Amino acid sequence: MTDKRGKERIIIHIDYDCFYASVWENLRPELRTVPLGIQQKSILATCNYIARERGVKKLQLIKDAKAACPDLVIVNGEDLTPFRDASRSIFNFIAGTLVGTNQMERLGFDEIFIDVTALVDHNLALLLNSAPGDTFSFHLTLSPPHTTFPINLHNLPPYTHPSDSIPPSFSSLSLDTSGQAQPPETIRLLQRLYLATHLATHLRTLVKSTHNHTASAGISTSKTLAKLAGTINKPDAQTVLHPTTTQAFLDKFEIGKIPGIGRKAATIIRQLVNPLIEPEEQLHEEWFEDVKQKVTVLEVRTKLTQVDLARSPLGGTEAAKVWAWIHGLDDQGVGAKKTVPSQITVEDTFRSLTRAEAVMEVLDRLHSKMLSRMSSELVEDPEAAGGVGKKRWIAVPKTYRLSIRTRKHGFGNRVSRSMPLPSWVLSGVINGDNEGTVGRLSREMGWNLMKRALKEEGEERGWDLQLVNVGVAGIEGAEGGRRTIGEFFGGKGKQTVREEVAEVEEMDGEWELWEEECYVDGEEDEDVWGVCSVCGGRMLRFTLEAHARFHALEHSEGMDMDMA
DNA sequence: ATGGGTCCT
DNA sequence: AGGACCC
Repeated sequence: MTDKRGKERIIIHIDYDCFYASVWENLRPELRTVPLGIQQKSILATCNYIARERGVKKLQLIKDAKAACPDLVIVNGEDLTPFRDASRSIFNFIAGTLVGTNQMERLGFDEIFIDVTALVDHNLALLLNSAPGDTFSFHLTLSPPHTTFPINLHNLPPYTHPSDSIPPSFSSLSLDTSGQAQPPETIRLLQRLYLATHLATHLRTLVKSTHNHTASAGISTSKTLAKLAGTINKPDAQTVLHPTTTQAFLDKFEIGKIPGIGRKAATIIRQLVNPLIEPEEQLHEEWFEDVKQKVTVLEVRTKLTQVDLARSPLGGTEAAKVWAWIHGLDDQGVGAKKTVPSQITVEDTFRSLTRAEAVMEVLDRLHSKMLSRMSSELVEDPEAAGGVGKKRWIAVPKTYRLSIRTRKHGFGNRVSRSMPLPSWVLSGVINGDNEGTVGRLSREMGWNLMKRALKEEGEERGWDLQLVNVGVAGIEGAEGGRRTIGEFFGGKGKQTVREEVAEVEEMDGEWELWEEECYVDGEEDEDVWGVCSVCGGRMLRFTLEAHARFHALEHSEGMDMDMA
């Protein structure tokens, strides 16, 4: 690949320190000074740093953690609501701070990637065009109203990797640490990283002051490098990678630590590098054990060829990606800001679940949570926000899915079945009829899909569930926030009014067919009723299309700028 | 292990 | 529908 140093992206990766523990410490400040662990079933999902100093580890069994630290304070973290809320709040805050920066992607609840290339380039132009000085007002926004923060041009926030490889003074970036002049592309890249480093510090400071969470950050030229850089100094610290020493940095990592190279791929690669490793030894490694035969990126690079990787069970496509990543080449873009999830799932695990009655209770509980989350995450309620107007869908899921794991079927293996999401679920959410909808979901959807899955897996008799997961998926559109009515109907490349309505009917048609085969209890005939996918209104089906036109018009009056 | 998520095949 | 990956 050609040298394109002048065009490198600048990526910041932010990772909140022991996030679940930190959320609980904010909820209960008295927990801040004690060793704290967050329990999910029989394990500690995470723990605070006080607990870590006392020998408690992440993902440790509860009994082992208690043995290591008898006065460990344990709170239950099985309900993720507070973590999800805090995560979203911080993400939205950062998004609101960096107006105009749209490549901002969450990973899990506690990590964010931000592509700050445009923002940094904008600021570098401002800086280079301004009179030399000791400080510079960094512009956080790319469009008005502008907010800024001051940076000290003689001070670079810690840390750099390698240590002190980047001079603290902006004006000294043209020389390396031994006084050697740098190529212009390198100088410019260092200047951009310099600004991004100040920005990362500012963002971490803001997150601390507004949300009281400390965070670690990495600053580099790709997602992989930024994320790995952030692991060097933790907690409450950050690291910028010197751009010409990234290969040496990567070379020291164990191959399985590279993001994107998981357990399976790492096992394959380790065996290619060291065929003496007994396959059994690795396949039998437990989740809590460290890798026994560590293989570094350097070894993979120097002992194997890309062809070796491609001929392995990894396959050519994966091999090419891995080969690029370990050579510091990572094209993975930072995804566009997403404020609406693409799926909502709820699950619970069990030692043993065999009775139909117990299963129905579980389904009811899971469905109830599912509907609450659909309501809070997919429905906009102007009245709840202190305004006026009807509730409307921000984005609508297309499918319902049930996923289970049985004792017989074993460990990682989930089995799932799905079907189109019936419109009565949507109307139930809009109308706030959670009780009725929950019961119907469990009886008509969950239970039937579960029977189907068990039957098809040959477990009709004597089944024993270890996990039940339900959810809605196929939630499309709505990137970057509100989905307008114009996009719902007849938007660019989207569906027309007619097609959207037709889809609702076809969906119901499929459901009715399915119902005839599988449905057991009697229930009222519903097919003359339909639900508007915009406002959730329930109405006679033949009026739906006219009603949809009403929404389209309603929209064009208010938003005619967009409608052309 | 847990209770979530993502995207690709 | 499953599988790989991420936290």
